[in-house]
Amino acid sequence: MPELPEVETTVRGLARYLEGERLSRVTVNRPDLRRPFPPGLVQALTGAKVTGLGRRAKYGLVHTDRYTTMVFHLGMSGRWRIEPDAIEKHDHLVLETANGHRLALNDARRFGSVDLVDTRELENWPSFAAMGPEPLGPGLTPAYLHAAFDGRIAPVKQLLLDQRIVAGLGNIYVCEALHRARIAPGKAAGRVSKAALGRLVPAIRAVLDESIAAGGSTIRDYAQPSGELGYFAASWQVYGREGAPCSCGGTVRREVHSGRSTFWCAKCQR
DNA sequence: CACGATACCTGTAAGC
DNA sequence: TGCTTACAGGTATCGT
Repeated sequence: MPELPEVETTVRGLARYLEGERLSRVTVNRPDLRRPFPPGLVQALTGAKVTGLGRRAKYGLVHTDRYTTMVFHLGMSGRWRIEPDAIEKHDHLVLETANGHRLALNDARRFGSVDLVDTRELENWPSFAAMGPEPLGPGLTPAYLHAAFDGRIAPVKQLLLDQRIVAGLGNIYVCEALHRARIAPGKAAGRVSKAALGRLVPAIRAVLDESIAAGGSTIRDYAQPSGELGYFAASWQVYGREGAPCSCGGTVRREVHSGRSTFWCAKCQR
C-alpha cells in the first residue's frame, strides 16, 4: 500500500492528532516487525510531547521534545488506524495522547519498522545517510538523473526504484511516471535521452503531487483508514491494468522482473 | 561494483 | 466447501 503519497497522507493525518500533544500511554502488542522494536521504545515515548511530524522518502517521522524521533516505515501492508473502536490483530504499537486520542500501527505482513533516532542526527541515520534526493524536492532534475544514470545498463525502472538514486519512488508510481514520460521501463538507464529525462522529472512530480492531492492510492479517508483503495487508484493509466487499452491505442502489458510486476505500453513507451 | 534473484510474512483472491 | 497457488504497495542481502 504505502508509497510516498500514502506516507505523506499518513503523516498529515497523524499530525492532526499528535502535533503538540503529549503521549500518555504507549503499548507494544508485538515488538518485532522487520526488526525488533528498539529497546526502551515505550519508556522513550511515554510522557514525551510530539513537537512535529515529518517524512523522508517512505519513512514517517514523529519528533518529540526529547530530541528523539520515532521513525516508522509501513513496509507493504502497514497503516495507522485512527481512533480504532477496538484493538485488532496486527495492531502492533498503540499510542494514546493525553487529550484522549488513540492511534494504532497495524502491519499484517510485518515488513515495516519502528526506530528511535536522535533528532539532531537524523540525516546520519544509516537508512538515510546514503539516500538520494526527494522526488518532490529541488534535488531531482534532469541533469541529476543524467549523471546518476550515466553508464548504467540496468533498466531505468530498476534504478528509479533504487532509493540511493531517488528516495521515495515505488512500483506503482514508477510505472505511472514512465508511462507519462513515454519511456520503456526496460530501457537501459544510461541510454535514456536527455529529452526523455526532461519529460520524466515533471512526470514523476505530477503523479506524486496528484496522488497526494487525492489522498493517496490506498488511503481514502484519514479519519477512518480502512486500507481501501484511495481516489488516485482511479487515475492509474497502466498499473494493475493488464490487457486494458492504453490511451494511445496500444494495450497495457504486464511483465515480471525480480519478482515485481511492471505494467507498460510497448506502443507509446520507447 | 553492478546486476538479478530471493527471502522476509500474512492476507486475499482465483482456480480446481 | 476446502485445498492450492499466485500475487501484493518494500527493503536487505546473497550469489554471480
